[in-house]
Amino acid sequence: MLVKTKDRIIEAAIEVFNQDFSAPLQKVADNAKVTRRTLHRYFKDRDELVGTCEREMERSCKKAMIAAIKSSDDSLVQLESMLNAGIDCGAKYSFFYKLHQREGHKHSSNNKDCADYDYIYGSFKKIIRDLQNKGVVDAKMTVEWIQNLHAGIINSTVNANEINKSNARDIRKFAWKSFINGISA
Amino acid sequence: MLVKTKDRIIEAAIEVFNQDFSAPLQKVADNAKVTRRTLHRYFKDRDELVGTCEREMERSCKKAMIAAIKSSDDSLVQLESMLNAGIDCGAKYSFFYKLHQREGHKHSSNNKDCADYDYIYGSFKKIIRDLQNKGVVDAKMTVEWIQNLHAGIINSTVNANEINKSNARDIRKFAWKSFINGISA
DNA sequence: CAGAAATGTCACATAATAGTGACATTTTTT
DNA sequence: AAAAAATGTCACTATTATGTGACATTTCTG
Repeated sequence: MLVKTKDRIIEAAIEVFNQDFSAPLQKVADNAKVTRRTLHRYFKDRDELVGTCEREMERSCKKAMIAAIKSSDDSLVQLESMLNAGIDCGAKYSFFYKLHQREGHKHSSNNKDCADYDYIYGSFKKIIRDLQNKGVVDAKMTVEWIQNLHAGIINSTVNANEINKSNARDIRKFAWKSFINGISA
Repeated sequence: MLVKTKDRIIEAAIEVFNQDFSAPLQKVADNAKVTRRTLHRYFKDRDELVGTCEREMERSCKKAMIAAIKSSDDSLVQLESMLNAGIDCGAKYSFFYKLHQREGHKHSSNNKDCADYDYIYGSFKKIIRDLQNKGVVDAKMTVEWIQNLHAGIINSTVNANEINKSNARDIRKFAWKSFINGISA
């Protein structure tokens, strides 16, 4: 058992649901190389699976992002680390971001998960503001746009990697260059 | 009848399917402000609706992109127009691009639609190469990455507009600035 | 306003997906 | 190798989504 079945199902589900949220569970099962019956042994129903995926994304993206934030005191380094963290999380991050942007998602800081999200994007805001004050980042751009671009570039990178895995390192360099130049003053 | 029902359904379907490809038709109907019964009067079944959406995206994105390409002889102007065209097409463009990237999609130039797609991205390549030769665009970046970034930024812009419709003009300016600076030499 | 066209309402049939129980088979652990 | 745990197979029910017919209601059109 190289990877625990339950975890494999969660990974598969995140991948599938990221592409097609209402996809049948059979697709998830296929993707995880288990039968639908086994899937249901680990997850009572669809809601439980989706919920677990959400928590896993929260946990893992939050962890990666917080590590990135704490990796340095230099906001520029922090920003690059946050981009890389998003890329490393791959589909997880895309889905994570999508979920928190979703119309139906009632965002409240009471919710523990949303509080984490708020912490991360609070830090992001602070970093951007700092870089704007230092004249590194264009002060005319809104933090909202930059945040959106950040997620968009992560998404582009994940897509690019899915298509062409060979030069993942180059793509990562391009991503950072495009991002930082794209928002520079 | 400000907008023809059939067109409204198509627009609604593109919006919904772009977000959630396997979403129930009820969602599309709701989004189009019609009943499911009416939807089925215009479209025999789901496949016919999806097919119509695809053709509509091809038609409309192709039209907008080709107009953008022909809008000028200056490659920089062409590139900006192509970005704007993508933004104007909104969800249509996101879905259009996604479909042509999809794993299952067997891309062949024999297919009329794919030929159009090839024409557009052939032109895109030419524009980028030209700008690289002129020293405007970073020659070390691959056209594939730039194309990917182009689609990603359009997507970010469409998302940003969905959340905050007020300052669409600003967002558009940000998008172009981020894109061109992001790939500049 | 009268007729026509479009849409809505409701009931229904069919198909796809979701979820579960019972038992066989495989894999892991001791 | 035996016991235990995990997974698969298959059959079945329940739920949800799809598609259609019949008829009422609304909206357009001359």
